[in-house]
Amino acid sequence: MAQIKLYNTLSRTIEPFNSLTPGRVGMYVCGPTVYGPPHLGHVRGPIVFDVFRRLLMDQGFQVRFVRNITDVGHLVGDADEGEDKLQKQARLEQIEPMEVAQTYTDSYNWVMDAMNVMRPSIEPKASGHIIEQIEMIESIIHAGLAYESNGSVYFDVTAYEKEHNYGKLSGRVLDELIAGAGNASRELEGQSEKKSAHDFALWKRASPEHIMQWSSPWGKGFPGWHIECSAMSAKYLGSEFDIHGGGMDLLFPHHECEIAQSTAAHKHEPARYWMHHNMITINGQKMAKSLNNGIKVSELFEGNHPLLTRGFGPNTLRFFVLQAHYRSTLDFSQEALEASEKGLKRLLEAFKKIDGVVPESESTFNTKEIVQNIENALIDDLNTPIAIAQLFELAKYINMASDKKAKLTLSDIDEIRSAVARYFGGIMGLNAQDRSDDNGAMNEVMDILIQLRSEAKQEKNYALSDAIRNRLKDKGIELMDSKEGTTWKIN
RNA sequence: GGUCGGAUGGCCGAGCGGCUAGGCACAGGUCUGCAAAACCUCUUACACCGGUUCGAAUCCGGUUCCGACCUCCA
Repeated sequence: MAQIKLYNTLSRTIEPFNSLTPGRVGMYVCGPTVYGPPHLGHVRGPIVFDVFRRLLMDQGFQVRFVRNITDVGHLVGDADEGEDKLQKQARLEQIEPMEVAQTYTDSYNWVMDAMNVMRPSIEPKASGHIIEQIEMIESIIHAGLAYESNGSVYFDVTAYEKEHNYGKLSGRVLDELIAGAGNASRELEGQSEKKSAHDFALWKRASPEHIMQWSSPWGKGFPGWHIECSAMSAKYLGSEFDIHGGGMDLLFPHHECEIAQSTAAHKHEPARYWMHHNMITINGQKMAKSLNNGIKVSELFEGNHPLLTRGFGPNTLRFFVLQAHYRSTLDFSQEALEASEKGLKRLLEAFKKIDGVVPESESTFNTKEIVQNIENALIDDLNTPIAIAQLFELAKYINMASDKKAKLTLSDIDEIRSAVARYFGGIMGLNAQDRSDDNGAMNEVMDILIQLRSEAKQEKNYALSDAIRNRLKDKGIELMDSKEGTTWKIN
């Protein structure tokens, strides 16, 4: 077992990773708030943490991987006021909030499956852990670090700050938080209930029309956003566990609040390592629902978006994500996706040729060194781009040997074959026999057929044009004419 | 306004004191009936200005841009 190194946001340095219990790792990752279809931004974290999980497993750890589903507590709009996100969506769609949650949990998991992201060991829902959250709030109150106000409960940041450091994860200083706020809106409604503007809600009193509400010692209400992760991680991983992951945008306030809550309730911090991945950007800006620049995953798969002329498959998307280091921003564009797709194809083509390589008595290359480089890169703070570069090196060896321009011994061939299985397929979770990403070729084929048919139509050869349409329809592909041209879909 | 981070060749992206990744694109070549694929070549790009050093894309100081967070976000 090699020594894994990991950047810990808490220390802002790369540290050797050692688990609390030898051979076992507990990992908690913040999952989605299920009030809308998954977009590209939802995709990076799960892939990154999936690869890290697989790395840990590869290194012999037994991993309990918990990723939550937030189906209550996330509010629309500013600060602690506003409508629950799920409730709002339910109102818009005229269905039950839990129906909204179920719909988007399903679509999220469908995307995860498509991208070959392993399902979590446990996938707890916030709404299923109201009791645990209430209990945790009670212990925070008991510790004197939270107070009730008008049926709501708030975390007392000022009191907490006396013995602890609120801001240790995000590097924030409380005084600056108060002074800062270039946004005046946080001084608006609901603030009067709080002792201090930066106190955050643990429990919110529900107004009568609020559908999602539960009984509590403080009356009818619902939990605040941050408390769910603290309560659920403690329940399934213990009050102290190894790794907590999430996006950098959750660093503050979400993760900072988690540390404060857990420390208040358990007298020690929850996680030893905090792992944060960076954002996917588009034209240099974060992709976010609120910025209205998001691309839905389904739009990416289908190519159904103004920025895309065609679709890209899940294996390509996964490869695209892994070609950048997880702590760097990754800029999205069709051009970048195309580059990834072609690179991936090159790798796949080469790997297919392994079995055809005739072994020689000596090798031109130092295969062992390259393979070792892959592992070294992965255990060094999950440097997937370096690992992929080394895979390309291996692909080159295969191609050259296949062309009789270089030699590989039998043991080197075996070495490459097992490296592909272990690193490319196993840890990075990429599909080596990929058939799903043929959309590009399919699109081109369809373009040709559509073109031929349109020529036939212009020559008034309707027998031929109809034959094309009908025979495609028999195969489940439907052509649709409009004045903008002909589009197609697979039924 | 505060805090933190970033600026790398046409594009995407590693590297973070000397050995100058990788992919894609472009161009030339080998191979080939023609293509395609594959292979080879495409011989140093690191925002700007100073400094430290035998040596800096990498360290320090300054400048200019850009971004994230400070409000829900993956």
